[in-house]
Amino acid sequence: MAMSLRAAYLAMHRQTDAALAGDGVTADQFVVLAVLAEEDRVTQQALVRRASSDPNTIRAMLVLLEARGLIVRERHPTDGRARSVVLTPEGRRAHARLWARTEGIRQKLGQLFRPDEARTLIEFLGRIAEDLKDVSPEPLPRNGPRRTKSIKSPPEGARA
Amino acid sequence: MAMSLRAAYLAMHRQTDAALAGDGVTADQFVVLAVLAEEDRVTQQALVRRASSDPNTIRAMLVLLEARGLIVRERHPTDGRARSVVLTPEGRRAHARLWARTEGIRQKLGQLFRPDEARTLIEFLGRIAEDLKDVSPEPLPRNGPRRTKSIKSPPEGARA
DNA sequence: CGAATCTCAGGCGAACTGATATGC
DNA sequence: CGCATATCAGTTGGCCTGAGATTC
Repeated sequence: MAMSLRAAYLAMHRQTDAALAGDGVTADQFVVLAVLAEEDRVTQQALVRRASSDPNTIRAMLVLLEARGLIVRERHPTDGRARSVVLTPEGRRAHARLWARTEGIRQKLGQLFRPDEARTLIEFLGRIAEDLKDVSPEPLPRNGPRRTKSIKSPPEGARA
Repeated sequence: MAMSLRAAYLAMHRQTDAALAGDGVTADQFVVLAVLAEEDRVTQQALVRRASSDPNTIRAMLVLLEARGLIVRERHPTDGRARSVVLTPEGRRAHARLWARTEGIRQKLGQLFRPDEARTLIEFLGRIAEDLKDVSPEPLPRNGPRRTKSIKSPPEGARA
């Protein structure tokens, strides 16, 4: 199952990257733009959740997108800590263009499933995402305070 | 659907990375080891297909794994162009250890679905992977030669 | 010859860790 | 104070493009 999920996701991701390559935008950046296009004005933390990413990665992508003038990051009106991210007019146009470019992929996906099948698939995927959401659990607790100690292995610098 | 697939895959990938972090092995490297563990002696190209990756990435990972003594790359007996990749005894032990570490994840996934649901999910994911396998097609515009003109963006060096 | 397999050089975005500043 | 949000510095592995060597 894990391998099937991997194959399906990577295939989709590559198709999307290929479709967007001409505009110099990656599939992951497109995800951010898509979230902004339908939410309009969200905090970076909200983007982290919606895009299944993390704060550092989101920030890096936003810096890139802001440098291109597709988004702006304003200070949040009521929470001084937060940033309010919003699409610029150009960013909105870019999203529309990119959305059109990926139309073929969405169409292909749509033709692969009947409406009820699509709902089932989404529901199944939702179960997985929901159940594996938190990374902390770890099957080794139950006998003392949190001790995520490393076993042995390399310099520990090994990326996650 | 695309976002659901993304969320599910990334959640699983992170869980796996976290579970294997202690051994300094990434989830993607584990995929390679897993393929080798059940195939034993395959060409790099076969690994590319089985791991849903590409030649350059597979090579880079194999170089890392070989430096750790987990695998060896021998010349293919009959095809001088190919390389025959095989697990070392230590690599096999490492795989067994890593497999045990990810047992919790597989168990979680297993409990989320009934047997028939699991089969359905795998079948659905298979459709997607199969249909989006080839990156070339491109939903060409039906009115003129391909003009993948970049909107403006970066030096075209933009990664795929 | 063309095609396939792999190697190598270069580059880049995504993601992680860890530390820090600021505001709730 | 602790907690949350975001920033910054540094590192890594994964993936890509493009070129080249070798062999079928």
